[in-house]
Amino acid sequence: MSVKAAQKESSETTEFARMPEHEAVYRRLRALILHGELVPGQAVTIQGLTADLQAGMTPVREAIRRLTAEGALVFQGNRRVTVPVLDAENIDELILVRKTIEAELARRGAARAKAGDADRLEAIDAALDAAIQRGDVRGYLTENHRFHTALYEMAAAPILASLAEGLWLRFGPSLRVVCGRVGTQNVPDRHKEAIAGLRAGDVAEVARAMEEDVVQGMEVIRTVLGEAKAP
Amino acid sequence: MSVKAAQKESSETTEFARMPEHEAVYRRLRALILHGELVPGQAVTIQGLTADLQAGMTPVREAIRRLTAEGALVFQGNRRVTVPVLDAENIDELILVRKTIEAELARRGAARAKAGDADRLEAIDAALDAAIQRGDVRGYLTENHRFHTALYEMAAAPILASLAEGLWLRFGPSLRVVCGRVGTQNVPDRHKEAIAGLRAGDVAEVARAMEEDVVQGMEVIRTVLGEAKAP
DNA sequence: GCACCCAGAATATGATCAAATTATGCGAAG
DNA sequence: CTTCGCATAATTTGATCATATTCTGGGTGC
Repeated sequence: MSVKAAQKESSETTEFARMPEHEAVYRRLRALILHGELVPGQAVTIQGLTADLQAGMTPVREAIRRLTAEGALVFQGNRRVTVPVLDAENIDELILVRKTIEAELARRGAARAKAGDADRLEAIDAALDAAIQRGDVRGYLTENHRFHTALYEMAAAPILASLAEGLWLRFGPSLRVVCGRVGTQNVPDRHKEAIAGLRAGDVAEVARAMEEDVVQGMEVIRTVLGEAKAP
Repeated sequence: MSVKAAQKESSETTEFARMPEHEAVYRRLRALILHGELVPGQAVTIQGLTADLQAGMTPVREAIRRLTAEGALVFQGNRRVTVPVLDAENIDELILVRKTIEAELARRGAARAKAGDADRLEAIDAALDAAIQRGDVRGYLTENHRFHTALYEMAAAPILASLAEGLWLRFGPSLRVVCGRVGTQNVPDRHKEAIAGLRAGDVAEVARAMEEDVVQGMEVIRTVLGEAKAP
């Protein structure tokens, strides 16, 4: 598919029109990582991406630099860049940080909630459940992320939200591996409780539910990855 | 070979020997921002940096991308990049996030403290006090940052520490402006209390002291910048 | 097993094109 | 006659690419 074709087909994704090449490459690569299209440990080469994404070398370089700065990719010392492989300590850290940040975002989001926000979250959650029933891993990851992102937007706290987004990038590839291994059925969430809390105007309940949601999800990652390494 | 060479070269200029150009440019630009050498709102041009830092265009470009990804610089919509200007909401967010993260790092750092760590912190704090007495703003900023960084290293939590470092970059320029306005005398800290808590093995006290330290410092920024805008 | 060499990939440069901001000049209104 | 507004030109800056250079890793011969 040519570049022009890609720009024309961008009716869905808003404002693909006049975006610098490096921005487009960044977003595409970011999406690949976030949705686990890249395997942890996989090498990310500049020339490989110029071929795969039909982009020039300079834009690809810049996209890689941005993503390494965000922790979505790691510099391997010797000019090599790879998708990060999480160890037990990394996961423990991620649990701690995500728990804190996500709870705070939930608190703010619930406090500032507008009419219709609960419905919007419920719609996303319904799509999520549908993906789970289908066993659609890709759909599960996408909708789950959309659910949390919707809460971030409600919180109207851009710095906090950007930190949370950055954390998603760090475990996105590993999450995909875990979901592929245990299936979508065995990853419970607390979204229903959060929505109920939101409707009841119970800010603390929303925060509690999202904190548990995060911890539970991350624990699954730790358990599965830990088991994979042991035997 | 790399280990010996690194040890040899790292006597003074911390491994400037075999570092990619873009890495060197990144660190220099990062230091400029962190120490407030750049004024909030100032435009950061790629060609201006190639001239100032005597570097090529590509390395400068990559350094700018990395720093924008970290929030140290901001995209101004039309392809312009500037040093961020903090508004009241940004500062409130930063207070909240820093308070949380810094407290957690202090807790971990205190829990894992080795013999000599307290002395090391005390030495940095002494240098900090000396800078305050001299009215040396640059020295104050450097030593204050070193104090916190030393605590981060003790915590042995790289992800958490990288988030904290990223936050420093966001308010570095504004902090410099504030210090230049109110002087170094009027920015109290809780370092002595943290050191005392560390010696006593009181983890909670260290966390409390650092949390107050952060909040107090950020409140000064908010107050001064708020006053500057009002009249 | 060790040293050397080569292929391939990353780094870095400068040129070229496009976009945006600033400077400029013309005309009309006061 | 001066001044303001607007359109256009000029300059500055960013984006991209093609290319030269340097470095890493692996294979080969001894």
